Formats: sequence, structure tokens, C-alpha cells
Amino acid sequence: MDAFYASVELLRYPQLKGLPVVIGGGRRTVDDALRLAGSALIDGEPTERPLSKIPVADFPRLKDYTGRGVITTATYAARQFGVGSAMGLMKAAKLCPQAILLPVDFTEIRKYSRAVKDIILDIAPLMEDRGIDEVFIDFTEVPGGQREGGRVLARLMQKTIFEQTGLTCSVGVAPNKLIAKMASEFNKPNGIAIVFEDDLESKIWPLACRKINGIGPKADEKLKALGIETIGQLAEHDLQWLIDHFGQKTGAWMFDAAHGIDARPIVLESEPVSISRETSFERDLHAVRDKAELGAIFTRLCEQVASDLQRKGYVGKTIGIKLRYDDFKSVTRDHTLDHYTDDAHTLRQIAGQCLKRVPLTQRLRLLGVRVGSLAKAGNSDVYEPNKALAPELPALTAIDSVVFTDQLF
DNA sequence: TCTGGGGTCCTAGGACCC
DNA sequence: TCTGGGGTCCTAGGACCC
Repeated sequence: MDAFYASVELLRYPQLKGLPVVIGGGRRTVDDALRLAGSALIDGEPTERPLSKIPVADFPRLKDYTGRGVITTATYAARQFGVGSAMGLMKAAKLCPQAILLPVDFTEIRKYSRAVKDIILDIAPLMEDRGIDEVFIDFTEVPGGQREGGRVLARLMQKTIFEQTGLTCSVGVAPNKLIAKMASEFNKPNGIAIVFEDDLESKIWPLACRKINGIGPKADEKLKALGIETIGQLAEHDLQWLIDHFGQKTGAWMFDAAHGIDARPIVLESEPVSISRETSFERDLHAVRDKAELGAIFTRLCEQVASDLQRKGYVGKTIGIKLRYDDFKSVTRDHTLDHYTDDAHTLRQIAGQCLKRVPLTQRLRLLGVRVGSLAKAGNSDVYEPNKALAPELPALTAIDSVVFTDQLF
């Protein structure tokens, strides 16, 4: 199988091309700053100007921002300073105070994401959606897909995407998803990299273990403690040694990854497992002293989750909460109902019971509401006692029990 | 200098059933 | 009466990804 991996670099304002720009942050403050920049005094008159007309000097800067928030993405000019995704804004401000700070416009991003995926689907229909800016493609059967090892097709996609959206993307081509994803990083931005099976030693083994998709900060730290820095060093250890140190599953997976082995197919469609909403507060809140504010946020989260469920056509029966204390430690509680729901009041009630099971003496920085064990709404396979059948009847849990069904009929 | 929001998957213990 | 595995579900926490 040949895999194709693309990631999109999002850039909106033409006048900012080539400049260090950081996108992210706590919404409100950045939005306000941007609005202020958009409504300048020109000749003494307040004048609205489109964002594309704002002079570079008038954009909000990282150094002027105080508040919680992280970077969603950064231009390559900003990355030169060491700032990057998921970094706290306060830290980024130290590294690159002059960077321009823009708010995230998810509506806009989703629109572009959809457009890019539609273009790709037109060219290569076997596409796996990996989130807002990533896809895997199996183009084994695409006519012309094998020309120049896939380079011709990759160029066609880049060209079409750029012409129709103005976005660039980086492409990695390899025998499987694992290697294709790594390859896509080789020539960023707007690059193409092709890695063949025989390139494993020369192109993959020199890389840091952290470059393997699935090895995060914790696993990397543990590997380093064992004296393993590169993928090549990881490949020097045998299967049993890795299983002894990382467990059956992770050890075996690491062994395969180090040898460039990955048999995962392209997944064309998948159902969601859970739907959730969460929010970090602008300041830490106390369960007692800020009860009213917290209660309002809690209710709003439940309403949002309920409306997400309804809009997407799902019902769920495991309702849970998540909260994060001021020391960043988080806890979760959940409860599974005997019926499915998408009702805001039910969510609020059950989530409220979950909240009572958690210590609330410490200040909170985040609250979240989650619904899992999802099923498609209106699916006749889903037993919903309060809708489909009379609620006083016992639940039909054992179809193979004759005695039980006799009671029902 | 503290660290968003939306997800998935894995582990592990206990309950419960066969 | 005691001992046992195996399977599934529920709950909590944590790693990781985009």
C-alpha cells in the first residue's frame, strides 16, 4: 500500500506573509485587540477597515497579551524563534515578543479544511480523515499514482489545492502510514518527500524517537533514560527487551515502528466515540465562592453538548464531567444510564450528580462535560425505554432467556 | 512562563455472569 | 464447599494526537 499524507499550512492575511505570526490564545482578549486594530482613527474619524487592509504595525503583538492560552499554530517565520504549537503564550512572548498574535477562527478553518478534503477526494477517493489539517490517502489504484514514485500525483494535489484555496501543503509518500507521516515533515512547508522501504536506515533511523507518531513526551523520556535517542538505537533492541520495558502491546508496537513496519489500513469512515465540551476559565473559580458563575458555565456546557448531539444525530448513555484544579491536576467522573439521551436537562442532572462525587475545596481552572457510549439517534437497534417502549417494563437484557421473554409477552 | 479544546485508545481493578 | 478462568461492562486515570 502506498500512503499519502498531507498537512495544510493556514495563513490568512497577505500583508503578514513572511512575518512571525502566532495564532491562538484566549479568545476574547485577542479578538478585542484585533477589532481595535480594525477600527482605526483615520483623519480623526473612526473608520472600519477590513483585516486585509490593516497595516502590519497595527496588528496586536504577543508582548501586549496577558492571559491564559496556547498557540494553535505559528508561521515558519515565528517557528525560527522556537515558538510552536501547544506552547503557552506567555512563554512564546519571551521568545518572540514582536510576533503578531491572531485569534483562531475555527469556522473559517473548518471551511478551508472541507474544501481541501473535497479536492483530495476528487483526485484520490480512498482518503482517511485525520482531523482538521491531515489526511491519509491510499492511491495505489489511482491512475498515474505510481509515476515517479507518487511525486506526480503529489504535485497535482498541491497545485490544485493552491489554485483553489491559496493553501500550501506538505506531502509524504511511503509504503505505509507511519513512514508517510514522518516523510511529510522532511520538506515542510509546501514540500514533497518520498521514502522507499530501502530508505529506512538512511532516512528514518537517524531521527529522534519522538518523531514516531505515538511516542510522546513520556515515552520519549523513558527511552532517553534507557539510553535510546534515535529510531536507529531503538531498532538495535530486540522484541523481548522492548516488551520487558514497555509491556506486551507498546513494546511490540515500538519494535515494529523502529523497523518501519505498520500494517494499519486507511480508515475511510468512523463513528464518534464521545462528544464533549470543556472550557478553561479566565480566572480560577471556587466551587463555593463562585457558585453562581460556575453553575451558569456548567449549564451552558450541558446545553452545548446536547445541541452537538442533536445536530450530529447521536444519543449517548455515559455522562461524565472533567475538571482541572488550579495545580493542573484533573479528575473525571462518569455515570452510565440504562437508556440513551440527548436531552440537556438530563445531562445537567446526571453531570451534577457526578460533580458531587468530586472534592471541591481547591480552585478550578477548567470544567468539561462529556457524553460517551454513543449510538445513532433514531436507530431502531437502540433501546430507548422512555421513547420506544413503556418504561415500566423490565429491560430486555437476555434475549436467549425463554423465561424472561415469556414475562414480556 | 505555566500549560486550549476536541478527540482516541489503553490500562487496570472491581462487579457480575457463565 | 472451594476454587478457577474467561468475558463483558463500568469507572478512573493517563498518554497521545490534531
